[in-house]
Amino acid sequence: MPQAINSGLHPMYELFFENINKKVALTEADKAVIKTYLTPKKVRRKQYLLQEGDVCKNIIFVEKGALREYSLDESGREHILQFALEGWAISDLYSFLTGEPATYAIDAIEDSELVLIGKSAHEELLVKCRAYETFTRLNITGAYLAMQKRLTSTTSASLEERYEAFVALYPHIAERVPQHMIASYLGLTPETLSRVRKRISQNK
Amino acid sequence: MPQAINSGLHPMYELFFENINKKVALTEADKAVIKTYLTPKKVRRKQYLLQEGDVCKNIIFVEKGALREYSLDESGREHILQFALEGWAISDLYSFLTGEPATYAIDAIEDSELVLIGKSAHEELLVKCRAYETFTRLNITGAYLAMQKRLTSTTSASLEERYEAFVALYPHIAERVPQHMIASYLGLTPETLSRVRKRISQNK
DNA sequence: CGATGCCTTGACGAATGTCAAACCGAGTGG
DNA sequence: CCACTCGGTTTGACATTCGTCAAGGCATCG
Repeated sequence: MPQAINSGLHPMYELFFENINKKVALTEADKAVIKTYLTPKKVRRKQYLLQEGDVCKNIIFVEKGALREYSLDESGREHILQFALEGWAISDLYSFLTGEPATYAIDAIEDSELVLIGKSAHEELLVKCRAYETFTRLNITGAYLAMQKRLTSTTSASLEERYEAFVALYPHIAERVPQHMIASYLGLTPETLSRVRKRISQNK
Repeated sequence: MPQAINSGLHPMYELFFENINKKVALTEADKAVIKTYLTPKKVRRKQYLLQEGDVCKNIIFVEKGALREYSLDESGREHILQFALEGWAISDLYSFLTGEPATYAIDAIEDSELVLIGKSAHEELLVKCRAYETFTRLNITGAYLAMQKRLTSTTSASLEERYEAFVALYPHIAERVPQHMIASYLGLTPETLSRVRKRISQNK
């Protein structure tokens, strides 16, 4: 019953390693070392992985499912900072690195299967395993560039352009996630996004 | 005449190394290796370091002076992505890393003294010198966190809060840079920023 | 002294948010 | 099988905020 073994006692972390391997070459030894630091976790829809005010203890990698990270403003409104589908990592990085209380919350949009990397694990891996450090560097660089693009589009593009760019860039998110969350990600109200979509469909 | 030697034939890159040393411990050997890859450059106010459409060939570190990086939208309006004062690095990172034409321009707000790191230099240093890779990782992580904060404040905070947070975080920029550029950085028109400042001063 | 760049002020219009209601489809229980 | 509920989306009327355009003021520098 290899299936039972894989998903239970000896998780394989397949997507996780596939993801690393896209960016750096891992030896089997590296892989074995890294594996010892990982913790699998399953969560239900709507379950919190991190609440505002708690310290973020993990970097969370999504093997299956969908998560979101968001902040709450003074009026209690949610502002989504990031989605994470299969193959993505998510964390309140500032809280994770500094130990300060988190300013963001993370919860599950769907039932999900995750891989957790704790802080001491992360720190040790950075030192012990150069491939892990390189992977981390490349990962954060990619995240930085993506966010830079997002910031630029916020100030330079029309709502129509921004929404269409989002759908083009993340078609799977647009399919799976309710629209009011996409509105939140784009910094709009659900009503405005609805009207934007209407305008787009009319101009075709 | 040590002064003449320092600034001319044998630049010292003092601020540059001080900056690295804040994040990682550099051996003298590291330092010597890195030095061989650096190029000093002086520019005048308004001079371009990068124009939209050109490939970005360097990471630019500011020893003295002030630079800005900005994009142009369809209407020709400038949107400032980043300032760089003494001790800061700036680049169109996407263009630098991929070799694609730059989508941002960089120019000097004041006469400036710079240190350039070319692409092959950067790549070799990443491999040859682990301290340099670690520095790069920490640097980009800091830039990522700062941008994340900026993005969040864009969607969650009032204009007053955003302007005051900017001044609190970057007092030296607020002092030295014309206000219409700060407006551009914040994503506002100069008129609106002027009114925001007026409202702030009235509520005191 | 006149030009220039930058900041401010005012009047106005357009875009987006707000609030309320209606709609729609999926799942649930009668 | 139908009616109901619930979350999510759409629509409408209205208020607010910010951008636009135009003018004026003020300092700096030739």
